[in-house]
Amino acid sequence: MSSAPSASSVGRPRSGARRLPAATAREEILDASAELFAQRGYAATSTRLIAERVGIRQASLYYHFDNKEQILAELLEATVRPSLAHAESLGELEPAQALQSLVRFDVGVLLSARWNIGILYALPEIATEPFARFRREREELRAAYRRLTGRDVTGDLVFGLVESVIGMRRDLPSLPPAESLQDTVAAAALRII
Amino acid sequence: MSSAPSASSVGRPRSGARRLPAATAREEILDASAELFAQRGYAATSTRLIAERVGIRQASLYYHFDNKEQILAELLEATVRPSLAHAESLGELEPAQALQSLVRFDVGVLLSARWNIGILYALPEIATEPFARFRREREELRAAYRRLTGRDVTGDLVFGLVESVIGMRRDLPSLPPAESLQDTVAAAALRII
DNA sequence: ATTATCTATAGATCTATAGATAATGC
DNA sequence: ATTATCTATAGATCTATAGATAATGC
Repeated sequence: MSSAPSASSVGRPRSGARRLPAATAREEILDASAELFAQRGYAATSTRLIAERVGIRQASLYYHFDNKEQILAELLEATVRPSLAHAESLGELEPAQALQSLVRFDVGVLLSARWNIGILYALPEIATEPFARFRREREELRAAYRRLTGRDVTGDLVFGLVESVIGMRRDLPSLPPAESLQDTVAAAALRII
Repeated sequence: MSSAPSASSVGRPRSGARRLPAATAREEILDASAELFAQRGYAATSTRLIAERVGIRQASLYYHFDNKEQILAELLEATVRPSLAHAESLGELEPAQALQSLVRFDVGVLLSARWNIGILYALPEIATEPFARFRREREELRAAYRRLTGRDVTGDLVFGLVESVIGMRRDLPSLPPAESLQDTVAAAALRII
């Protein structure tokens, strides 16, 4: 039996308290980075600030990640992959059913993340090389929307409609319950096609 | 008669060539900044790089702007204002007509800008104080969409649908002609409501 | 012995200010 | 005299590396 990841007890003790006592150091770093990158942007978030939130020294980050870009790349890929996997599991259903399922799933992912991580998709830094794999995976997800809607532009509009919940989560003081918003966006998507 | 702004001939000559020979230095700085902020992000764009693109020295930027934030604030406000003004001119029309007009106008603004300046709307840096006025104006535009669609969430979805052309312009190798995309998005908006 | 931290720091930035200078305009 | 640039630089970062150290595990 593999046990759940948890705080290591080996190694020199930290200067500060743990951020997520149940998690590994790596997970704590990803969590703090997600919060900060989404709030202030990638370039505007220093490795020193990430470390401070985790409760370790800045240099200690580099025991877990090769560089700052690797942290963002891991966050991005972990966020797009569940929706992509869901899209690839939809072969059996008829298009309208499949589209409804994908929209509901994707909106659910974007709304339920601990931080509004979808904001990272729009960070301009993502155009650079270290994020090429994420970009490819995200384009695969877009391609799934296109297949399910028939026409390319319609697929792109539905893709945009789904991702509009990222902006709503960022800008609105309160949102409807996730279930309700999943239904509303799926219904709107079906009307567009 | 006030003449069009143009390159001043007073003052010490520049080290480099002009970026936009017909424009004022201020406009050249805004143009270069728009391109760079949209491509690489705000924090990741140094004042040195902006100046290099304009053909002046880094310190010379500060003759025209108090600081880097002011450059971004001016770009943001200049972009949202035309759509906001258009929204406020729609009082006479019935809602469906007005919504169609606003969507077409807004999509037109986003597509016709020399740089894909709508990307700036999603920069996380915008959450800070120097951009409060822009945020207020953008929320007024959102409020117009809400009025024209009746239900708040529907307004937010149409708002998101319109802004999805920003992502399309960024991520797709080619887009339909602006006229066609304006029609498509307006039609999709009318279907959603 | 291995692990996960720590301290210290090199070297490369970055923004903004001070003050000099090279034009034009009066 | 005014304008719009220039050079030089202060002071504050920032990322990543080197090497020491304080735990646990064997």
